[in-house]
Amino acid sequence: MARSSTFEDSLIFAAVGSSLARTGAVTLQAIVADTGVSIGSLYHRYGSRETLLAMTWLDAVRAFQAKFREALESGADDAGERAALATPQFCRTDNARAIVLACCRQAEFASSTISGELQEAIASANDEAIMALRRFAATRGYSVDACRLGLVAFPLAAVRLYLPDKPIPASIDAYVANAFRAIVGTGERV
Amino acid sequence: MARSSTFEDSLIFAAVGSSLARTGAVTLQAIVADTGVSIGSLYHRYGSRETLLAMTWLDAVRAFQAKFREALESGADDAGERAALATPQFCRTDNARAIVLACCRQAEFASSTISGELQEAIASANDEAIMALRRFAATRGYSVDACRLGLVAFPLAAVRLYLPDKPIPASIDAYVANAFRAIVGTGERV
DNA sequence: ATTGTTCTAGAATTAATATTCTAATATGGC
DNA sequence: GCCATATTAGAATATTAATTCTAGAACAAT
Repeated sequence: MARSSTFEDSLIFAAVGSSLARTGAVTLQAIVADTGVSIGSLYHRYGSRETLLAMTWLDAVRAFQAKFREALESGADDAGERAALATPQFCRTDNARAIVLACCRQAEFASSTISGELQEAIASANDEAIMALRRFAATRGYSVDACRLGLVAFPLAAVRLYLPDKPIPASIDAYVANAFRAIVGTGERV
Repeated sequence: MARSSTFEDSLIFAAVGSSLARTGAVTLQAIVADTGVSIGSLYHRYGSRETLLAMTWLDAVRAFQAKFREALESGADDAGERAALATPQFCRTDNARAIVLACCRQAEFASSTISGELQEAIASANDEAIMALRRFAATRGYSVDACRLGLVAFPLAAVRLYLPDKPIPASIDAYVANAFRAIVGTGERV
């Protein structure tokens, strides 16, 4: 029927992360230079820069939250610790996506001019993670705020010391896990 | 001998923070609109946007580090806890400056095109804080990495949940202090 | 009051980047 | 091989924001 496309979304998403890591900002010119995909093709596929960034964000956030929720909802005794460690582990196994999540504000990537559909997809990804967090906190009798800090904010802060260009040292993991335990108040240490 | 100026640096620095809080970016147009100071005056005083941003950063970082080091070097038993709490306290007492420090990457504010003098001032402010941290860690037998996390990264992550627009709840403080204690209690002793 | 100097003002310019547009180009089914 | 259609290409344009420039205004010393 028609010509098939010559590039994958993932190529573009990776270039977004790489541009972000290098310069702290994303320009379409940089993506064109990085990937060899022409500016016309980018607009054909994504319609706007905003949409491209939002899709990149959604892709990254879904990948991360899958891991995060898997740990959180595993039912294991150490589900909390595992969820806290999902962040450094994600950085190690999926660096490009981690850079997108860690090195920019969501607001830059999910502006209000994108399609309602995309806005909803992002909002619902966030909502689902929040709900999972709440359920976890409720089951264990932890404070939701404490869980937000211990499971999300602190692990993210820890990896941000190294991203975008340095590897995340293994030593971080014990710190993150201990901080989580201290915050939710169980007090035990590894 | 000559005309005196009609505005203070602090007015401009505050507008930078406010523009940052509102839109996540700083444009000179926004500062002009916010303050009523003309674009010509801004260039007369600061020479370039980069220099203005770097001066804003330096102003904020000095104000914060004064508090931080005061706590860290107090010699008190709980000097670490107090240094960790310097971050949420600074947000409460000096919100505009806290927003500058918390809501943007240093790289955006201290680019390489600013004057050597300014570059050095920023570098030396950072160095002094790092040195203070190292001294503290060495005296107490804590790991430097653990201190970086517990005294800087985690407190910052905690307040970032609320900045730029929400007040920092008092409950944060206990979390931050506990996380610090948990982290230095587990790190390898130097 | 005059004068030299610094400061203010904002229009004009430049620079950087996003977006649009038209013309090719490739693909797969017929 | 030809056609219909989706895709690519990148030059041209529009947009946004930074920077420069020239004129005028305020101040302080004399």
